[in-house]
Amino acid sequence: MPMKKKGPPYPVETVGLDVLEDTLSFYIRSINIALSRDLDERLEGLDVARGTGKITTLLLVDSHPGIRPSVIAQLIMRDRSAMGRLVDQMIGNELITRQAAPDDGRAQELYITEKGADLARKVRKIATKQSSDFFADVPEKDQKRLLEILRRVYRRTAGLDQ
Amino acid sequence: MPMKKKGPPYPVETVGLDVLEDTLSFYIRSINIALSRDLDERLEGLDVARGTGKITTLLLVDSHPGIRPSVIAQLIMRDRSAMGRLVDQMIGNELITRQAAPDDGRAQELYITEKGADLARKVRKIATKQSSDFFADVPEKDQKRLLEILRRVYRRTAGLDQ
DNA sequence: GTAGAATAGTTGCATTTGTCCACTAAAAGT
DNA sequence: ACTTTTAGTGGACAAATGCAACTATTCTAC
Repeated sequence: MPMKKKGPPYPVETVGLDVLEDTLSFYIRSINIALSRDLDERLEGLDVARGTGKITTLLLVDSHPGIRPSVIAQLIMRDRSAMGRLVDQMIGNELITRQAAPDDGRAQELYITEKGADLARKVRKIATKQSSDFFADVPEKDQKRLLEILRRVYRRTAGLDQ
Repeated sequence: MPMKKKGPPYPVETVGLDVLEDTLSFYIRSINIALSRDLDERLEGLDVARGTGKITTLLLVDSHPGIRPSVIAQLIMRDRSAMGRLVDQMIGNELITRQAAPDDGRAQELYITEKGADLARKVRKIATKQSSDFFADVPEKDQKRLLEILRRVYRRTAGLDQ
């Protein structure tokens, strides 16, 4: 009579995820974790590590000179206070600068520095590469589809449409 | 001569996302934020608030009596120390219990409590509803497709396949 | 033109959250 | 037996996040 194998009663590969199995949100949340870790590794040492916020801010300021913090805040779905700290930090790193908006005493305008522009160039490469690496084994066609769908969801969620 | 409109130099709706526009990872990360907030609202007061971890753990323990912490840890992509704290917390809330595994002195087995099982029932409803609500305006067919693709990516990332 | 509401940004506070690392105990491999 | 791997614990630490209160400015309405 064969020995009963040891090991956990429910080996990982066979565990069902209950209702989460059919839940988009579960996968999005999980993939997000993996994605963030992967990205952080690739950004090692680039003083833009940790998170969507910094990268998006850097690229937006680079491609939209004079853009306002509150606009970026909405795009990255953070509140103004979090955004303010992000800006402080990036100014501390000499990636961007801040000016008062000439036509609105409440607002600010953000500008890229040389150092920031250099970094932006690097980050563009890294960000696109990581995304395509990560989803490399998803067929081209599916990737396109995925992109379209997610973009739509994002724009609606961020309040960009309608 | 018409007044020049005030307002930000780059209104939110018109800002391009630079290379992130075509990057799956950006959308996943952003949607994840929105998704988490939405879910947290719906879980208000249910001592399972905040995060993927607790919900998944609760449902897994409920549907796999005796499952081990380390198995769950891998599924939710957390390290063992984070998992341990999660378990402590949930035991504190009397949602689950912990026993030594009879056949492996290192391991533990987790079991649901009555209170936990009640909560699991509620959470199942909430989780499925929130996912379908959130993606309500994505056509049925796209949702299916999205689910398949993301599931595959998840399983590969969590090391469940191959 | 003035009062009240809305907007941009700052600051303090509390809370969560995860990460890194070292450590123990037990099991598996050789 | 000796070594390596695995399961779980505990501490310390860094950081991000969100909330709420507050100032200053601009906009709306009357």
